[in-house]
Amino acid sequence: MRRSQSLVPTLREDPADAEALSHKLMLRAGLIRQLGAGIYLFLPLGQRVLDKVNAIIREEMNAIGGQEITMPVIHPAEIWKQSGRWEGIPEMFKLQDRYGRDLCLGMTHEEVVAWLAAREIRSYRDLPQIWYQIQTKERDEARPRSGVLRTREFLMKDSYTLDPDVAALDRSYGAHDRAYRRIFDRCGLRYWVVQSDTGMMGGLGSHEFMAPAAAGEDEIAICEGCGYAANVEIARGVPAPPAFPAWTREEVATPGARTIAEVSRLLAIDPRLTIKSLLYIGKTSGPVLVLVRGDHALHERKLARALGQEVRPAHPDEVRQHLGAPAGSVGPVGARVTVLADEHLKDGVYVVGANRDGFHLRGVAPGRDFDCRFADLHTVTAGEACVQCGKPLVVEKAIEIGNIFKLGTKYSVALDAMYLDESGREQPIVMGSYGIGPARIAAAAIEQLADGDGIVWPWSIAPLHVYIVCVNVKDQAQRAAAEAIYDACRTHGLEAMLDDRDERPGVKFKDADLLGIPVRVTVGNSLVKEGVVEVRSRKTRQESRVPQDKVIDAVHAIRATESRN
RNA sequence: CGGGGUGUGGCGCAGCCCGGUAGCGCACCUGCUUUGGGAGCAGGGGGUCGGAGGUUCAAAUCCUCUCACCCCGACCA
Repeated sequence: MRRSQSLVPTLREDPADAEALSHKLMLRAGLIRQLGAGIYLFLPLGQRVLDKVNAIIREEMNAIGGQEITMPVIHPAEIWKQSGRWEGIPEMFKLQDRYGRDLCLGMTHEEVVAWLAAREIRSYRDLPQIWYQIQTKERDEARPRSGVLRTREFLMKDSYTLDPDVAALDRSYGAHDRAYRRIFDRCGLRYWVVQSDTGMMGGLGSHEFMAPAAAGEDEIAICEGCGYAANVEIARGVPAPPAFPAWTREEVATPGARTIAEVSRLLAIDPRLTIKSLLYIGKTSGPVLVLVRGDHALHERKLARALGQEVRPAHPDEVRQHLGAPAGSVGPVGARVTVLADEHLKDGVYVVGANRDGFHLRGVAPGRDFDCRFADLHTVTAGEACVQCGKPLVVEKAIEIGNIFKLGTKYSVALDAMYLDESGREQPIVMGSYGIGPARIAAAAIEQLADGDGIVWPWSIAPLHVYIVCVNVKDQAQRAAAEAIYDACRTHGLEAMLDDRDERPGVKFKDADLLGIPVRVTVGNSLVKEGVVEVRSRKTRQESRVPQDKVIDAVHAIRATESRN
């Protein structure tokens, strides 16, 4: 590519509406432009990065027997009605054709896969199968954000496995796990494989691939001792217990104290000696009083999982109606609703709301002073002990770059995707589904590797390998040498950008740093005076001066030390 | 969906409180000089001030409605 003729619109300043580092840099480096909320164009260099990522994905998917196909973006409503997902997904874009027939834009493709399988898979001899595509998904996200990290239209590699039984599904799942690790390793990312919530959609198990980054939307808990890693949606930890005083049960006046902080300050006690009582309304069960330790936060998904239904916080008037006291003074003793407590409240004595405005009860022991069910409900915080080995947990923000999911037979049963087993019996196909977000890989790489001057691409997914700066394009000797190096790169399999613009050197150097292409070759004065050019690593910033005919060797040498493949 | 914020030339912003007919930096065009870390001088082009309505002699500025985008939360199959 010649810079003078390429669409690489770099920006000198941070765009006003970008917050995340990767968002700013992708805009500034001219990789993307925004058309609307969560709708992006990929410009030439951004496209090249996606191409690199997708090539790696294809290689590794093909290596485990994946077969690439392309499924439609427009789906007839019928298959979604059959699976039961036509209603109740607010993210689904729905539309009608000119005859008024209902259609939707594909946000995922389990239905289409099951439809295909229902028609083409008949015998156990046809199994297993791995089908995948790299294709556009459409989701009407409630809140698109952070540039390319959560968008309404995005590229996804989605694959689907078809197996005769759960044991075979486990093998397909394992193959994906290994392929994903190779993919993310090759893309130069630091990541964790974490246990994740299978959600309301059910399923037999799932894992997420999480790349730690400040812009990440998810939080993961990690044990550096034993390798335990889980999304905080399900992560368990053992909080350090406080020293319990020898309290006897009594009512204490706490005028005006509503929050845990106020109550513990008033009573001059450790907040860990209090219990936070929260009234929730279950979709089917009605009111439930939920208890967590005063210093803990309830994780609503954990609550929903424990109850097996969706929940919402009660309104203030509902709190008064069910408990006879305002929020801030409520507690489990004498409450006429179901009580669910965090499992770490089993032992000890606490201060709880008295269900009487301005009063709390001191010395209350869960199980003794009130009945309740125990479950893991609190959000893990950094420093809690690992449930497996006892070492302190670390909590990090992370970008979900991939997920693998054991679906089971939900879709095959719904869409009648059956096969005949060895004994001639009809059985539902056992499915799995697996996703990777190529743009998220690019953003995660930027987040993890960028420095103060811009992007630092790993070799494997860099849009180009070499950035050639011709310091003064009006100097014929420089110009000729730069062109010769540019040609040499091409003949030696190196992808190069020749910055042939008539700009000040500083402009070109700043741009080279911003773009993050692994090697910069500078053709300038030292060529004229000493016959050498400079070859510089973007990552290490180390520079060597080499004769013009040794440039390719020097580039390969840097690549050999910095690249994993 | 709840809360907060922002819309002024391609980009980043000032002007708005206190109404008087739009300005700065960068970018862009022309010329000259300059060429190793975002050059200098001179000249020049480009803006329905997000949109609609209203108040007023007069609206970027005040009022009402509306649209778009960003951030926090909820949601995220």
